Amino acid sequence: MFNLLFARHTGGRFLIRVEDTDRERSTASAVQAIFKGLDWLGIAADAEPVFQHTRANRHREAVADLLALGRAYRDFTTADELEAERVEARAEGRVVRSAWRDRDADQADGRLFVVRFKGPHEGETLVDDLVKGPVRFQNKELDDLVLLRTDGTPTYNLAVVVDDHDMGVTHVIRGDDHLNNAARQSLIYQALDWTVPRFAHIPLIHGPDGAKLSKRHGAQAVGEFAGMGYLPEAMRNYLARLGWGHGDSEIFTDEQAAEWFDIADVVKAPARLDWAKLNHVNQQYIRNADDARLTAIVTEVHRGRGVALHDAALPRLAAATPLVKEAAHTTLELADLTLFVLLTRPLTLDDKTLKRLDPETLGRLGRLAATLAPVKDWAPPSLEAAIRAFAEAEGVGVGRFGAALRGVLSGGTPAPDLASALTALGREESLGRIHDALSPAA
RNA sequence: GGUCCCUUCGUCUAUCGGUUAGGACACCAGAUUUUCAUUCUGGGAAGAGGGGUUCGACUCCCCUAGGGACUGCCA
Repeated sequence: MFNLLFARHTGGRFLIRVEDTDRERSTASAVQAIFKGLDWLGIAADAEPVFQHTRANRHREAVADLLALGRAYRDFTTADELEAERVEARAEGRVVRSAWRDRDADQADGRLFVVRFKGPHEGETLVDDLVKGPVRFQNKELDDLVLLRTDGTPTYNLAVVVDDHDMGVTHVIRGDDHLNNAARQSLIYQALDWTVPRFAHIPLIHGPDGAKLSKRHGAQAVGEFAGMGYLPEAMRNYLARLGWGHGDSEIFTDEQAAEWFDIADVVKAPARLDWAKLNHVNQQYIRNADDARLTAIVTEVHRGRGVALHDAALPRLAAATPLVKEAAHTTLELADLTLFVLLTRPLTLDDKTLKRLDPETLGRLGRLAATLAPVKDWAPPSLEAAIRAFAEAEGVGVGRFGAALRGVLSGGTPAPDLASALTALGREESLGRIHDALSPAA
């Protein structure tokens, strides 16, 4: 239904055009979804959709020209006749031919007709593709495609040619499922004596299993990546590496990609989407992302999940995010890793933690709390040192009470290392949670 | 059936006639470690098959196999 064309302007900018010959307006919402997805990706700033049906008059003008040139003809073939011809053509291993191609159109007598392009039967058509290289088609293998339907509306293959010509499109870059159409479209350009644009047919992206990426629209899927916890810049980087490479470069900026990119370097074979690698790339970007931005994203995720966000907890969220972000592959995971700071006292402890809280450990945690309370600089380095010193003073390893302390602080939800967890929670909340465990409310 | 496209580690890719075929993700092993994760070190892993061309082919040509697209009054 849609075809996204990326055409390079002389100014070096891209014009993104959504084609739609469908007369139903319901498609508008789908177009919206596409642009929303592109906007999220950050690549559709000055794009504008063009609806083909609004240009139907211009398309019909072009057909009138072709008719006058003798490069198109009226075809009165009925549906039954067409079907019979299809069966016969397939059996004979040839292309469908219309009986009206060389007949005099005046025999019309009011019957319905379509207008077909009159393609040459001799010679070959060369599509010098920027990605696939020179591809030759024997003209006799190309059937006469319909230009205008019985109701007078233009078809896709006519509309793209006319619109692209009128808009001065120089490069047509699209999925390689259109490679066959390129030959037919080239013929139309030539018949109208228009300049044929450069074509570049890039391979489609397949799913992890090698099959095509589901029926959903690509852009709609792009929107879903946001909800799955991926950063747009990470998506851009990962997507750029699918079907294209620049030496050993894996992580690079938009500027570098723009500088390095050459359509000639695009790989010919379809690539599969690999979630594991996407996660890795996303992790790298999360790691380097601005903390305030990540905190805002994580806050939204929690809110979306219905997690209670108390005013007192928000600063803790901001403190926790930078401390755990290196371990997160997605912002969803980042939310999981920060959940512990949002829990409200007294925490409901998990069974594992409960089991660890024997009298000995309880006593030790009490002494630890007393040790930590006066720590001056409530930050990872000094807290780390304090915990170590405490373990040494107790004559045991951190392992003897570490797991229990974590459980008491997080209630069993994922939490970072002890010093980071304490830092994120803050002095008051940390000590409070420990004391809650020491003297559980009845 | 016909036309066209594609084929390097499991995956994404580098190589553009001469390399021990490189990197990344994943995987395995080890180290670190208070959980998970992170981090560090090491390891296994590829030119679909067969013919050519050439002093020499992953690179060029042909064939076969496999995968895909098109074959609509869909786009």
